[in-house]
Amino acid sequence: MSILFSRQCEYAIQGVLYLALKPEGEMTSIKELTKRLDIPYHFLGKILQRLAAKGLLMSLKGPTGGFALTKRAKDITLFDIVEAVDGSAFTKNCVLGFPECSGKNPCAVHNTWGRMRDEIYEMLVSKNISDMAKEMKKPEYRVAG
Amino acid sequence: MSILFSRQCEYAIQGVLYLALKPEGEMTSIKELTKRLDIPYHFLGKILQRLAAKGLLMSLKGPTGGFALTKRAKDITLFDIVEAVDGSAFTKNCVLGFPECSGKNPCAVHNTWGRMRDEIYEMLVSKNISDMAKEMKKPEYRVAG
DNA sequence: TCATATTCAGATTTTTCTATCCGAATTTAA
DNA sequence: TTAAATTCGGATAGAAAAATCTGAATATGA
Ligand code: SF4
Ligand code: SF4
Repeated sequence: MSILFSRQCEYAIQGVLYLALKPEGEMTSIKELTKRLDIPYHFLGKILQRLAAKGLLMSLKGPTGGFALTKRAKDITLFDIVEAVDGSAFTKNCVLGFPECSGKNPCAVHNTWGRMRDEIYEMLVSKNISDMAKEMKKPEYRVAG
Repeated sequence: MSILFSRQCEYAIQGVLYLALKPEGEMTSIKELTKRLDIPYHFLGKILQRLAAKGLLMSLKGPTGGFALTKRAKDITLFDIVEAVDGSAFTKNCVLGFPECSGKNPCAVHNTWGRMRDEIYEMLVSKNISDMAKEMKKPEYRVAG
């Protein structure tokens, strides 16, 4: 069970973080990404294609081709990625899964969870990819070297 | 996409909350539960059976049979249910899905998420089923009357 | 005793998510 | 011009989760 984000979304985050380490404009191939991050090749391909279709990434075919960010890493937040892949339903849905509860007469977890959800959202929009990526240069993140 | 808890776990919570409204020792059938809560009949059956096997519920066959809590609602926390159904992996796994990160050199979200995860855990163990169930008597929770 | 209402156990189906496969289109560089 | 390396698009396969089906076991009460 993956928490908070789908597997696909986790891969997307990991991939974009890796791209953010590259000099602006440089293309990175799926091959390189999957080798470094230990993500299934074709699956990551699909994921990045979708991110490209949504405008978050650009892509180029052919040798020397690959993917790159369309904006500066400073201007991309975690939330941008999460929203593009998993959507933002978590900001609205009841955490207990009740389908028709408005929260007008809030139950015992409503406000508590509401605060946490806001904090999570705040975390996602306040963390930019550039800052996070810098932390990733450490060797322990290089899974499967 | 359900947040935090699997669908099955959400159903379990909803079911147990409903049981907590009943007088101690009274049996409630799957039929009644699913009618009130709008949960698939056979699916909830399976879920409650598993909770019974784990000792959280007791069950009785035959007419007048059904399910009931084994402990007083005051003594059951949300975490008891969540752990029985989804496990407690969320207290340990990396929120970004990195498989081999120890957090020795924490990335930008590690500590922030760590705090939130602790808060979530704290919420789950501090909320008892009795208190929560009282809130559920309100009509808006009665989905599909 | 017998019809009925329930849980129980296991198999099966359906749906959703994850992952793979294949061939076409594009780009590069020799 | 041609071979090679890549992304692209769509189909497909596999795995996991959600939901259903079936028949057996058990308990109730008439
Ligand atoms: S009040 Fe409780 S049940 Fe209703 S939406 Fe909020 S958390 Fe969910
Ligand atoms: S430091 Fe970052 S990548 Fe590592 S476990 Fe913590 S949140 Fe995950």
